[in-house]
Amino acid sequence: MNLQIDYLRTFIALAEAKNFTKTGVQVNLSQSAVSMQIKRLENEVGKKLFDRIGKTVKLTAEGRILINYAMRIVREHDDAVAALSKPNLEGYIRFGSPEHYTAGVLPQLLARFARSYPDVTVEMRCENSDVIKDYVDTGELDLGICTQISEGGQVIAHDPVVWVADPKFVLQKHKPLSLATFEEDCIFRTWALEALEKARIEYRVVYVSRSISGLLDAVAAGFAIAPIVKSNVPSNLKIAGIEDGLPILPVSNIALHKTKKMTSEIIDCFSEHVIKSFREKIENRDVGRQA
Amino acid sequence: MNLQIDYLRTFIALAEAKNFTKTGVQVNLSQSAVSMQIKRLENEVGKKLFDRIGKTVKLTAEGRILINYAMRIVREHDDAVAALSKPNLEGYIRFGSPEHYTAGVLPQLLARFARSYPDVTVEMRCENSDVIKDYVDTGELDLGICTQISEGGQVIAHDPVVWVADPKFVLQKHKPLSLATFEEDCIFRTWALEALEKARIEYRVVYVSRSISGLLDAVAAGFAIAPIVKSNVPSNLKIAGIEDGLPILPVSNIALHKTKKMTSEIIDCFSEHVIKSFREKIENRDVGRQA
DNA sequence: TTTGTCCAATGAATAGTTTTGATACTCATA
DNA sequence: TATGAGTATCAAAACTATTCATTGGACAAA
Repeated sequence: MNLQIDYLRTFIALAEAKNFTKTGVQVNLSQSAVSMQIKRLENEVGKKLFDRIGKTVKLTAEGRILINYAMRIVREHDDAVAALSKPNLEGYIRFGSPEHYTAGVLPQLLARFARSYPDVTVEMRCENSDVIKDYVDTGELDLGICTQISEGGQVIAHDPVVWVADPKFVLQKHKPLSLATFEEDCIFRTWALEALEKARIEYRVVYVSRSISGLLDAVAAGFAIAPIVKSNVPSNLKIAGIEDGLPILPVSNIALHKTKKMTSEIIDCFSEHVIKSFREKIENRDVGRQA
Repeated sequence: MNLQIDYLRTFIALAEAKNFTKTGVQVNLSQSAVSMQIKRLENEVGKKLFDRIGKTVKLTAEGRILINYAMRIVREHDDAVAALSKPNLEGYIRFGSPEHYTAGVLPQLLARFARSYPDVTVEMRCENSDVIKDYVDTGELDLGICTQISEGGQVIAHDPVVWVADPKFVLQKHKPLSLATFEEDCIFRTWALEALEKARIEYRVVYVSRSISGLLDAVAAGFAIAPIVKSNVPSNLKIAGIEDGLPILPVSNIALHKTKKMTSEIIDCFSEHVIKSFREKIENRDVGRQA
């Protein structure tokens, strides 16, 4: 059994358009060619991929299986083509980011970059925003992500800081709020404590962690709430807000800083890649979350 | 630019064999067909993929970019074919596992299963081994993973429990060893404490977490060591052993329990899938780790 | 330097595949 | 039941891929 990528593309287009003629226009084929390609795919697979019900068309169970794979295959193919049409670079880049911005995307981000640029070595450091900024300024890092506090750097995303809590969380008026936070030099912690003080909510920091997973762990265990960036809230925890009696926290502007000590195409490429990954991360932020 | 999967397959084969004639035998084509396919690929890409040096052949920089994508595309293709040749199932399965066995593989495991069986809904619970076993026995779960203590269940993997520590860890003779462990009902904790008592090493449990990420967090912060399964040791932490003055811990036999309340093809399929994923996890255990 | 061996590239013929435009058919609706 | 909007099917034409036989280049041994 041997499937062809261009047939899979037609297949995907048809599954979306649900109409052979329109699909033909979209993929630059005649209606009959679309019909033929789908027929050949179905022959190859040995199963119907679409139910033709009247004027419209609907994926069969097998069709639904195939389409997931088809979309991945086409995406990989297009990534490959994109990578091949870029010039090949080789070298070295030193990148840094606070862990709470890259959590959950870093492995994929690095793996995907490595596939496009197999001859570029990426060295990665996780540090707090201010440490990252210093390193970039002194040239110890080529590229760094940090929360934008002062001027400088390119803002690549806005991500609100929110209170993450156990779904059953209720603010208790009579006893201090239990907090889980990052370490003292983290700006989120400062923001959170200031907001609570301004709102005259008593609190106690009961858990300090250097990593997002540690905080989420504490929150999931139900013994604290934590201030984290919205895109890091997992779907099993809730975002607590004014309706729960908690103050609003600032939006963090995520900025990308490039070293001024040198310029290189590698640095530019990698920053493009980071920006793209961030956009995707933020786009997916609300997927799978209750309304 | 449009690449064909069968050409990519030839391309991969040639990159391995480094010889057109042998590649032809392997992929069931004549030598000239191989030559042609590679030529067509190179035309499509617009770049040489191989350097022909004397009798042998070597990937160019572009070739090295393409091969990563090619292997992924071919793998996806073959997965698709495999999925399509299985019967489509629909239904529901309730699966459980202690978090420390599925850590790091669960999202991929579930995503991959969902691609093959989009009409099966998987419900997942993370609990301790003994809770899982109870649930499977009472029929509250269809399938569960647990540490094998007593009889029953199919052993699907062996994974040694080890001490994970900060790379700079040194056992201090004069003060008690700081431990991070799972909660009290976890067998790993019991094993660890017993081993330490037997070795007459004083200890204090300074950190208790329900999740692996919490433990690793504490270990990475340098304030404790933890007993976890070897496949969960990240490459930035070290495994501490006898050479560090610590007792050896038992090997955990990871067993899969199927409910006896009912049988279903879905349960069998899902267990196959779990077994496959586990095998891969254990195989990759030592990749990227210092010798 | 010559010769033989091994291998890849090339060319022409052939076989096979894909697309097309025309046409027949199907279904839903007025 | 007539109509329109759509899909399937057909034969012919255009294109693509494979093969076998052959050429040509690189290397090693004489």
